Amino acid sequence: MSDEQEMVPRKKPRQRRAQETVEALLTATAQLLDEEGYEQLNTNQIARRAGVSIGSLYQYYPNKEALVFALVERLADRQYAIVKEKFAEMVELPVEEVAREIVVALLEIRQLEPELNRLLSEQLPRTAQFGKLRSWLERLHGLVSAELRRRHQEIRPPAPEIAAYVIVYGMHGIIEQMGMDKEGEVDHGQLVREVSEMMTRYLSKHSSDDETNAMFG
Amino acid sequence: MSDEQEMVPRKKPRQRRAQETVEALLTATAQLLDEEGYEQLNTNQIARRAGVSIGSLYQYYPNKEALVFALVERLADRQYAIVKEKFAEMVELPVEEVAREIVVALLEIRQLEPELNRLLSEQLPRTAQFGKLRSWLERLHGLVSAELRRRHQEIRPPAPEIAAYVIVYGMHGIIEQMGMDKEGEVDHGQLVREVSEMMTRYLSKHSSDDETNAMFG
Amino acid sequence: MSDEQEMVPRKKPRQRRAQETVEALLTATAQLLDEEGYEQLNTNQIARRAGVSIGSLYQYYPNKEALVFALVERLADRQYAIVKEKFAEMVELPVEEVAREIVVALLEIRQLEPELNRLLSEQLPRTAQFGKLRSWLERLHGLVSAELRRRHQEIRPPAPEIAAYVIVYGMHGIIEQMGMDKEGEVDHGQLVREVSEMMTRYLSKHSSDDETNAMFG
Amino acid sequence: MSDEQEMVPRKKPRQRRAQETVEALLTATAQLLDEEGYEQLNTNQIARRAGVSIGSLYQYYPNKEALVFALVERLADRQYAIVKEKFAEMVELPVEEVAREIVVALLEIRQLEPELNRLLSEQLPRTAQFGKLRSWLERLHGLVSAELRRRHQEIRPPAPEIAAYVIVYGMHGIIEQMGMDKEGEVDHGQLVREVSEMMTRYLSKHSSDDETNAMFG
DNA sequence: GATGAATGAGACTTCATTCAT
DNA sequence: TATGAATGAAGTCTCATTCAT
Repeated sequence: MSDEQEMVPRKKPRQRRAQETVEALLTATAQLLDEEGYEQLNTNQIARRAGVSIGSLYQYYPNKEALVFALVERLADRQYAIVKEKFAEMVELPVEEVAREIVVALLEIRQLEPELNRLLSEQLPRTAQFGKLRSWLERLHGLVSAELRRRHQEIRPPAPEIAAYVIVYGMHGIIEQMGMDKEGEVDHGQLVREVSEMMTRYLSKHSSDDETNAMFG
Repeated sequence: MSDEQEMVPRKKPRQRRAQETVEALLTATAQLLDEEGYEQLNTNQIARRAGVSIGSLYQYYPNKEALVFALVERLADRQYAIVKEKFAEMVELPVEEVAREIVVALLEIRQLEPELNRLLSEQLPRTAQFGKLRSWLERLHGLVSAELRRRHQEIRPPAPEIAAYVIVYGMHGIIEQMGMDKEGEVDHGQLVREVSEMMTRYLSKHSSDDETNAMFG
Repeated sequence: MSDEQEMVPRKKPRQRRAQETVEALLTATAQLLDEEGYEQLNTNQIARRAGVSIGSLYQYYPNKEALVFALVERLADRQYAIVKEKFAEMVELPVEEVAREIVVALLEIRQLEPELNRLLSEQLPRTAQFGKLRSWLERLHGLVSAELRRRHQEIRPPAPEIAAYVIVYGMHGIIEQMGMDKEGEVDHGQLVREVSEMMTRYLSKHSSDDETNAMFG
Repeated sequence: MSDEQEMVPRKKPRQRRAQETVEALLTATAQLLDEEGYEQLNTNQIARRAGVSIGSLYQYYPNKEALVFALVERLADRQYAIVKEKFAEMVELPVEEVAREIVVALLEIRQLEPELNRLLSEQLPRTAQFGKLRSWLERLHGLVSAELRRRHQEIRPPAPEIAAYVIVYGMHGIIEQMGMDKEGEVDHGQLVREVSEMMTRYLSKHSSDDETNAMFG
């Protein structure tokens, strides 16, 4: 259908004015994605909203997917940069706090651009063409795997990739749902505490296994 | 944008022949949703694939959303019926096994129609119009809440709704990702064990909290 | 497009039940013509409204024009029958009263079924296929011509056909407009008096011509 | 059913090329309205006849009603402009001649574009959506009312609005019928004389009322 | 470069009509 | 005879994209 090639912007804007045009187009795309949904999105409308001629739009983006793709890519890159930095800061922390920190970090990141995040996760199909949206999770999964491997002596789970998988996608499921909830429907404070608790317990060497429990029985 | 009204089937098929037509249409819709994606889906194609005239399609469904909606609704209802039954069977089990059972049950349910599940979660926007897809999770949340409340003396988490939220949407995030993974990419056996472990630990009264740990320190 | 042949009902309803079906169809046609307009009218809808299956509709009428045509024909025939009778009663009246009587008669006839009249004159194209609607005016023109010829010695206009033309179509223009006016927009009582006045003066041998006036000058 | 909004042209043609496109579309609309009738009229055909793509048609008009509406509006505006000018010229004339002048003026105006006039009055429903077709008559009614009020001392009818109503709609009924008559069916010369006579007599202070006649009896 | 008029494939949808039951 | 499911031609309309100016 649409090759990766076709998602690539046509040319880099070099002049100031061109840069503004591109910004206007992406802003308009985000707005209309919100107002109309991905399916209703159309290039003529985007150009009009951006105050740009349709011809100019096609100077920079070969089709509407490319516009949305650019939006996704930018967000994923911004968020990954932040999470990477946070991880660097966690190096020294004890494992229990790492669990809490990951929870808090992911929530914070989501909150930096909650609307755009909501938008993209609500509206876009999770197909190959928007893989970047998933792939930032994959990169995150890599990061968490590495961190857990580095700390394998401090934690219980034997396989860091599996543990990271459970943590990253589990948390992502919860955070996505939180993003879709109506305001005040659930108590975010409590939720964050419980999610932290879950992650901490999951990583902890101390166990709730039947066998282990037997030890304390 | 799209009223609930517009999602409602136009008329119930009364005669045998009509019932067959409707089945053919839904089957074709599922197939094409898979092959083409939601956006490319179109009513002409659905009718052709179903071996039915375009006019007949419109006798029963006012637009393509309604067809997809019917697919979603049916799946959600089937899955909820199963999960409800499973819950009835869990009444007598100890809480540790309940955690495992929930994990296993959700995975099994997903595996009953893995393709349709993958399809719908990949292709459909998570907008109000397909709320049923989310709402089966909401109904599940209700079920788990009730079960946790009933067992509140056996478990650690103080707020059953919050605990159910964390469990249901956390698991859902993991299962969705599993559904999207390429075959063999991750070891499902290990994953199931780890997820069970996570849930069991989360519910268990025995703790890995700092304070509690301190008790054993 | 549609030959006269195609406007003819397919078969005469013989049994009581069939007669009721036909009535229901025509009633539904009139209602929907009012609610939707001629262009939006459709046979499936008519059948549904009439509480009759679409198959039955086609038993009696070959297409939707035929239904509307039947409506027009019935109205035209009913109205012509009345006007003819009125004319018979006018035979003895003096010409001034004849003018008034014609005015009053036409208004009364229109008032017998004002809604259906309004409907048909608003909604239908004045094309050959609905000629009956015009042709009842033509028949009326014939009637008035004859009456004026019979009385040519009592009246001023030299050519009865021309005079009848002016009277019939002039009055018709006024009455149609009255039918379209919103209630209370114009004073019908005054209007009727003035129209009568106009017709009486038009027919009267006494003149307002300059020359004639000069006679009284 | 159909909002006024939906009748409004979508965008004004700015470039020369666009102006030509719009002209071609309206010309084609008029031709096909004549050849096919309003009901059979369709946008594909209009575009093809205009030598323009269907997409271009929809750039300027949202649907076929809007095209026809534009035709109506233009004609109504052209005709009203003429009639207004004629009225300005009548200011000085004696009332008898005014009657004649109005008759002649309306006939002349109708004769400027007899085909388009016939077309529109034959084919279009007299519904709100084409109110302009009626509303030019309403504007004319206003004009005649004003003129009669200005001359109330010279004329017999006591209420200028009523008198104008009778004159305008009466004449319109006659003229419409004349427009539908086959060539040579009636003698237009005679008809014009008689209509003038009718209007002159109607407005004249000299009367044919019974009472008045009695004065001369 | 920028503009926006034009294009036309193709989607959506209706509805008159038939015909098997 | 009545029913109503099915048909599909044909109309409406959109929108990604091109290209002359």
